[in-house]
Amino acid sequence: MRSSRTRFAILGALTSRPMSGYDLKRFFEESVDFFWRESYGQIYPMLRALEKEGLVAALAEAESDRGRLKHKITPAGRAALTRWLREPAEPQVSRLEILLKMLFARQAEPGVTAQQIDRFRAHHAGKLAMLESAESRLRSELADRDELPLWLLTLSFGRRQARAMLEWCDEADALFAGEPGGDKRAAASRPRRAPKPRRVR
Amino acid sequence: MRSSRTRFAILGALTSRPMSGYDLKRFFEESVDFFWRESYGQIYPMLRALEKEGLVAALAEAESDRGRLKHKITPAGRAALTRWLREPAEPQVSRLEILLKMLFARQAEPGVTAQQIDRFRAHHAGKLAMLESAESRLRSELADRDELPLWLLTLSFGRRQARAMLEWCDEADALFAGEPGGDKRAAASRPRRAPKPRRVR
DNA sequence: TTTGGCATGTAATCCGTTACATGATTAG
DNA sequence: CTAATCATGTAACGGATTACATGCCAAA
Repeated sequence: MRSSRTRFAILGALTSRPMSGYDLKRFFEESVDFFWRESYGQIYPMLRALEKEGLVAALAEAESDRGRLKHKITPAGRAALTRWLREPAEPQVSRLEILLKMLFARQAEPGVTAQQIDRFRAHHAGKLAMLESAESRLRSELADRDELPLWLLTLSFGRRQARAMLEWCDEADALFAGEPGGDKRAAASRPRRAPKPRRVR
Repeated sequence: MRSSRTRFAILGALTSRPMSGYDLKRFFEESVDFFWRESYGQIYPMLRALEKEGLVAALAEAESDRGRLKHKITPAGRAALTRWLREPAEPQVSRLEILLKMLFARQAEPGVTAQQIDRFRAHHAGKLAMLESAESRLRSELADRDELPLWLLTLSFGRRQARAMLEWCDEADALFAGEPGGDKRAAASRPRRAPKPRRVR
């Protein structure tokens, strides 16, 4: 538990402002959802643990409105975060289900692989649109803040990734174009899923 | 457990040839390591479960050499795999530690974020090189097999992703170039980690 | 003969999500 | 008043990795 990344995600989030567990959940959902998620099951117990270790501290009730129990990061917490930032971020292999399905496509019924690609494309097109709208929102909301470039950098990461995926989709399409039910014309008439709106910031 | 992706990864792998648990581990390591990994702790119990469900069957001892207990996929297993291939691959958000470290970079000591980028670049450069050598190996080894295009498609995915990441690194570098210890000249003399060789296929 | 790779497995643990329980507060 | 949503939490589960235990066989 000492090395859990959730703890540092929380510490990092708290550097921007004191937050309750509920606030933290929303922070993750609304600002880094496309590359980081945390559930209540992680947040609340971790907040407790961090408090016991003295890395965060509860604000006095007067400072917290209503039922909210806001926590702020302590100097010890900042030090711990700084130490973590120094450590190499070891790259984890994310399991890409879509690639397994491509690899085993010969066992699939005709057309279904083309459909998988379609869905994959729709997802990344939606993500791209979301990231682009997030960018303009951020540019105005954080116009003068010096953390703006950092936020933009993460968005750019997502955009580059999404664009690469869309290009791959075109390549993949070409491979399955010959299949019955999977040819270009059918693909064109097949309904594309609407880009699901996911707010960032 | 019914929906575990490990079960379908195994079923899919067994469509190419009968394999033991050990064989499966090597199959994953040597051919899809860059986007899918399985550990013994997953493979052996799952093989048992699949056998009990009749989706795989142990080969007669005569057919298995030495201590190896090879398993083959059954018709029921193929049917289950085909069913799975039809199901939408829901995209999971992979947690990108590197982006958290970018976002919280203001809490980092000067230079350390540039180092993180360096490591990230080295990793993806290595990955790219590995994928490119894997491609030429595959082209000769599977020259006439009709699954060659499928393998190439997965490699292409990885290559596009890696290239996108390398381009992002350049963008990120620009942002941290001003920092003491993080400027271009220091970055140029800082040792780049050698691309770690990871074989594919 | 001893070392190293082949081979099968299990136990412990971690990390994380889901689903639920509970209650306070606020808007219509 | 009542529905929604704000807010804090926990229990159960699931999926996956790590580390270890065990033993066989082949080559040096």
